[in-house]
Amino acid sequence: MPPKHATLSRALREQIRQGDLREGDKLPSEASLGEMYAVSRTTVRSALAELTSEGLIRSESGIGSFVRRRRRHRYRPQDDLGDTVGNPQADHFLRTEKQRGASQTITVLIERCPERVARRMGVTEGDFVVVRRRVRSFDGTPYSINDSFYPRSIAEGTEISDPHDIARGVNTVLTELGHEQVRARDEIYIQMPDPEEIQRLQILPGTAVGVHWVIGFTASDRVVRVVRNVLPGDRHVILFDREKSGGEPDVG
Amino acid sequence: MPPKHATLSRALREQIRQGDLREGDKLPSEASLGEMYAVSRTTVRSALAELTSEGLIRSESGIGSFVRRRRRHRYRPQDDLGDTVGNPQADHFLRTEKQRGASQTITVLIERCPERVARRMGVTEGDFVVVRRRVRSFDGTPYSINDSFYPRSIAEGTEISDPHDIARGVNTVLTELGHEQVRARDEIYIQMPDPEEIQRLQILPGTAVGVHWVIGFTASDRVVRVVRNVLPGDRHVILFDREKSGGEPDVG
DNA sequence: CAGTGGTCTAGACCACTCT
DNA sequence: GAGTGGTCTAGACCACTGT
Repeated sequence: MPPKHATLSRALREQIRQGDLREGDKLPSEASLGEMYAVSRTTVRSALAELTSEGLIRSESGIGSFVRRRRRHRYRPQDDLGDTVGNPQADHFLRTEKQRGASQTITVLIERCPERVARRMGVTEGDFVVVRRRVRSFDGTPYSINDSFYPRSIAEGTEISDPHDIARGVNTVLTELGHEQVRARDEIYIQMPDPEEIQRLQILPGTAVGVHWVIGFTASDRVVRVVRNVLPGDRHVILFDREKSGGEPDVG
Repeated sequence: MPPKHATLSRALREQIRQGDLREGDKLPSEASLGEMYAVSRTTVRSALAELTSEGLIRSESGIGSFVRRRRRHRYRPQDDLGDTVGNPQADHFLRTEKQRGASQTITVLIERCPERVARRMGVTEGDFVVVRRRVRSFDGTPYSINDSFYPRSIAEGTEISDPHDIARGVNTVLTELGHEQVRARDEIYIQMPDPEEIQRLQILPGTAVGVHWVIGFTASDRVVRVVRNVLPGDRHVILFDREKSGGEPDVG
C-alpha cells in the first residue's frame, strides 16, 4: 500500500493531466479533500505540497488552490551576438518586445567582482567591475534577470556606465570602443532559485530556473563582458538553430 | 516575525552557503534540531522540506539528512551535428565517455507517435514511428534519458531499428540512406520532472530537469529525426560556443 | 460573518539502519 | 535496542478573502 498522501497526489495529478482539472481551475478545499479521501488535513497538505513543488498547482491564502497556467517566452541565446551581425540598431529585447508590453529597469553600479564572475572574466575576485543590472518585465510581471559585468578598464566613463537604455545595443558600443565581441561561450545551469531570485522574479514555489551565462570575447580572446541571465522555467523556452556548414567549433 | 520554519530553514541554508555545513555533511537529527530551535518536529520537517525542494539537502530514512553533493557533466548540443562534421566515426557519447565508466541501455520499438513528437516531426499523431530509447549511465547512476524518434519510412528495416550501439553514429547511417541531417533546431525547457522521469533517472526531490528537443532536418527541410533528451539539472551544465562569423540564422 | 490556506503542537506508530 | 526519518492524526490559532 502506498502512503495516503501519494495516493491523493497521484489522483489529483491524473485529473490535471487528463484535463478534468484545467489551467486556472480551483481545486476542492483542503477540508473537503480530506473528507473525500478520508484523510486528515495534514495529509491533504502533504499531497498538495508535492504538486506545488512539481509546479502543477499554486495556493493562495484565504482563497484556494489552483491549477497553474503556463505561457512561455521564446529565449534565443543567439540574439546576443546577432546584435552586431544582422541588425546593429538596438537592444534586441526592446527592439522586438517593446510594442507588446515589455519594459525593463536598469541599475548601473561599480562593484567588487564576485568570484563566479571573476573566474569567467579572468580577473581577480574583488577587482572592480561595471555592472548593469536589469529586470525585464512583460505586462507588469518580471520574467528575467539580466546582469552584465564589464571590465572597469573598458566600460568606466563610457555610455555603458549610464543607467539608461543603449538604443543601438551594447555590442555596437563595444565595437566603437575597439573591443568588438566576435565570439561567445554559453553555459546553462538548471537549478532551483535561491530566495533572492524568488523575490526579484516573483517566482512561485515549484518553479525551476535556467541560469544562462554568456562570456563574450574579442578577436584577440579578451573577455569584454560576462552576462548572467536568470530565466524562470515556467515562462521560457530556450531556442537555437544549428547548421552543419556553420563551422561549429566542437571544442573538446 | 517570520514563521518559525522559515527562520530555521534560513539558518540552515546560511550554514550550507557559508561552508559550516559542507557537501556530504550530516545535519543534526530532526529531534535535536527541534530542541535546538525550540520548535516541534513538524516545524523542523517543514523547514527541511523547503531545503529539500531547493535541492540543498537529501534525507535518508533511518539514517539522517545530508548536504547534497553537486558534480556536473558537460552537455554540448552541438555534438549532435558534430557527428557528421569533424569525426564521422562513432556515437559521440560512447566515443568520448566510454573509457570513463559510461554505459547505455538501448531499447528500440515501433510505436504510435505521441502528440508532442508528431507536432515536431510534421506527421499525424498516432502514425507509427521508430523509437530508440536510451538511458545513459555513468558509474552505475543514470544521467540522461535520450529518446530518438525516426519516421517509419526512413528507419524501418535499417540498422536504426536494431537495438544496438551504432558505432559509426546514426547521423552517418542517415547520410548513407540519403537523408543527411544538415540542420537542427533546438528547444530547451526547464521544469520539474514527472514521476516516470523521477523513476527512470533516480532523481532526488528538489532536482529540476532540462528537456532538450532536437529536430533534425535534411537539406530539403524534411524532418529526419526528433530527439528528446532529459537532463537532471544537478548532473549537467549545457555548453555551446558561438561565433559572429558563423552565419547564425537568427530566424524570427 | 463563514470559509480558506498558513502555521504549529503533542503524540503516535512504522520501517529502517547501526551497533 | 536505540536512533532515525516517514507517515498520520486531532486539534488549535492566525491572517486573509469573500459575501
